[in-house]
Amino acid sequence: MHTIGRVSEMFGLPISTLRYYDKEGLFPSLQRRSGIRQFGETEIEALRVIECLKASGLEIKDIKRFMQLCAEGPSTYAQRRKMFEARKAAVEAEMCRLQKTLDMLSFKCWYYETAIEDGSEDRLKSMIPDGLPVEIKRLYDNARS
Amino acid sequence: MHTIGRVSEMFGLPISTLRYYDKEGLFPSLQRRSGIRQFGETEIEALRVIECLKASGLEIKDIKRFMQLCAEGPSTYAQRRKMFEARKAAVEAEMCRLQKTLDMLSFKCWYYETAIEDGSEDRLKSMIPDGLPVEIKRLYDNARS
DNA sequence: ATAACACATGAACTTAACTTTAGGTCAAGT
DNA sequence: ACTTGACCTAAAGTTAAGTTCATGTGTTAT
Repeated sequence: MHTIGRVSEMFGLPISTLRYYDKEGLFPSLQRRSGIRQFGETEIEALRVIECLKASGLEIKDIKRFMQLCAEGPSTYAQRRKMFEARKAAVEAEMCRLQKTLDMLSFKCWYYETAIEDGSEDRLKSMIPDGLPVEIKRLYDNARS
Repeated sequence: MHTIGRVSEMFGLPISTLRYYDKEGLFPSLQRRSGIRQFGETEIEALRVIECLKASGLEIKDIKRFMQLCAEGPSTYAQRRKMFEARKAAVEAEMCRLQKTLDMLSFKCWYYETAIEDGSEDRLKSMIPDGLPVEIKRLYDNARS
């Protein structure tokens, strides 16, 4: 069993955050001894899942829902699995979005490299047909390949 | 030149958001005619960059800073390039983080698939040495390869 | 003329996820 | 005895990025 201070160090999370999570119902089976929280293996594992679900973009109230499912036992396995499948899909979608963002950022890096070499954006701008960065991006991609 | 309503449709952004962006200084050279905003090609391109920088996780106040650099002319090319390089690095880091999250989510999907097949988590839990999902994840990865 | 519409403003409101503050308990060391 | 340190609570404050509201203006269709 760990105290809140130890758990705080273990996870690099402020104590206030752990108390906040508890208040929000993220540790449904957290025990106390004379008012003091006793973080057991259940809560440690819960925190690992919380970190994962948070990183996946899930809100606290939905993480709470998941923790409740866990507390309800084997009858909720299917629901829990579905939840993870949904999170997986969400993260995959986010990664696609970020890849597109990354492409645009790479293009912009190239754009300013070129502008610095040229000393102006004139040549670059003359390459753009009618304010269509999608098109110039294609030019850029072709130039790279 | 476009009205705020047209731009709203073009980008799928609420009018209130466009006004908010303007108020925050994201269109430093936006013109008006008798009080009404005139969105020109400059602002349209600005919005494309805004969407990109927002997707990269940049805050509005820092996007404003970038737009100000743009309005200052060629002397800020180097700063602008540096900003895009930094954004690129941030997005790459975020994608790494998401990849790790995805790995954990995939593991959890497999975990619950297995738990459903088994009808309980008993076998799975007996595979875990001492509450270390990192270890079981390694077992899982080995099983996959 | 009057109604409808798209535009405008400033100020207040919203939401999520914390953080901070103010005050209190309790055990251990000096 | 007293101070220190780790724990506790409830309530208020914070921040970002908008959204909503109340109110007003100006142009166009009936």
